[in-house]
Amino acid sequence: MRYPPAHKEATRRRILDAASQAFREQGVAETGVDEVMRRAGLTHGGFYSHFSDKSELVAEACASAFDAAVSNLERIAAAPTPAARARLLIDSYLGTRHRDNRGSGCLVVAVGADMARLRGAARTGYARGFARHLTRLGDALRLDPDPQRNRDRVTQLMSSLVGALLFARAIDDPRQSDAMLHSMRQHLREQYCGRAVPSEKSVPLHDFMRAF
Amino acid sequence: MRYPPAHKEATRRRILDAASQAFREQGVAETGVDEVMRRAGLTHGGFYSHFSDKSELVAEACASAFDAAVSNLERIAAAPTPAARARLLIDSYLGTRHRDNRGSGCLVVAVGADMARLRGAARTGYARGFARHLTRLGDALRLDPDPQRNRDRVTQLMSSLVGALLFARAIDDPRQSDAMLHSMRQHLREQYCGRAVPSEKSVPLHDFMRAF
DNA sequence: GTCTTGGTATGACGATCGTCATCTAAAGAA
DNA sequence: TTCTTTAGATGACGATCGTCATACCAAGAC
Repeated sequence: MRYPPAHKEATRRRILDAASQAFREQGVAETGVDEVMRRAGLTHGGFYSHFSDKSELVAEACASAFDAAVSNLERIAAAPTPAARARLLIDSYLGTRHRDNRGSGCLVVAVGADMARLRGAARTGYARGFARHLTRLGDALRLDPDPQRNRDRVTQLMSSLVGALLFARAIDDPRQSDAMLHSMRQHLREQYCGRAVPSEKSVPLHDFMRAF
Repeated sequence: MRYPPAHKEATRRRILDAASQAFREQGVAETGVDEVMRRAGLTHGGFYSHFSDKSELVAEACASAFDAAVSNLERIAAAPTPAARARLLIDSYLGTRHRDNRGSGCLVVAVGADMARLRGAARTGYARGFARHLTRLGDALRLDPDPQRNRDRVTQLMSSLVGALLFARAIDDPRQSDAMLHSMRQHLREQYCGRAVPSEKSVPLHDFMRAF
């Protein structure tokens, strides 16, 4: 059946979105092609008219997930001061909602270790997407006027955020995990938002969970 | 053939060591039971006389990997000052050797995301091992006399270390990855070892890579 | 020397994986 | 209307997975 010209592209996007979500929820190796297609409302046979390979799907799904986070970066970039921008990122990234929603959350935490194990085009694609996103994040946060210092500070902040989220997801007991997130938010606010930090509740939570 | 009484226990340990290394190198889902047994010098059939299940192997291999890191903690604990202990940890954890040897490196970075996805006994076992190891790490580092503050500071430091190592492994280009590790080492030394930090080369590298 | 025992090897099972050849069916061109 | 085209469905393939029943075989008990 000949569909409207944009139909195939839209279906391809549905497959990519389903894949990037499934990969983050269940892992790359744990997610079969047939489940990705089922999530996209299709059957597994049609997959190979969109992608030549599962590894091609992995590579493109990662790029797609990084791109999907750009809209959140723009909301962060809109804040007036470096402290405010850092705070928006910290509070949303280390929120319980981000911790509990792996499927729509940070790609690096969810599949970073899987990606580092890959070789070939998929590995290169992920590395490139990662580096590019770090640059975009630096442009959004603007923590330091000097470009190199800005990139270093963003790398430092993101390292803490990524590690802390990995920890929070490792801890079984929800109360302990909450307490850990709270403590890390406070510590990073002191480091990146200056000394005079208003109380936690005064900041509204936005959907910045996919900021990275 | 009736073996000496300790034989089965020794074989079981060989299997666990092979598994914890293979899991970190290739991922949990990517590693089959037969490959674990092959690494241990056995064939796959005998596996089920040692473990009832693959998930049991996963749980015990994680506990085993955490325990194997304790000897490194003792070497860190032997350093005289909090600054020296933190420095030993930072320099070894963020060294290129740790980055390039996933199989004998940090469990949290290698399979943390996989573990967070598990349910049941394996998940609980990992969470317990993780929490216990954080405590042991705090006892070894002794960054602050106050127990709660000490634990917070150790959590903060480890978050940065884990995130940075994940980043370093994500970056494809070795030179960029090296530069990132160098920058992160310097930053964390400033934060946890006081201002007067001697030059990088003066510190001998030890095998603390499995410190976590 | 024979018997018993238990750790390991052999080989096979059903399920699921990635992949692909083939068919179906409907939208657009004639 | 009829023909052409092509996104997607169907079903099957070999490989690999976790699992298990069974066979083997030498060290210790007698």
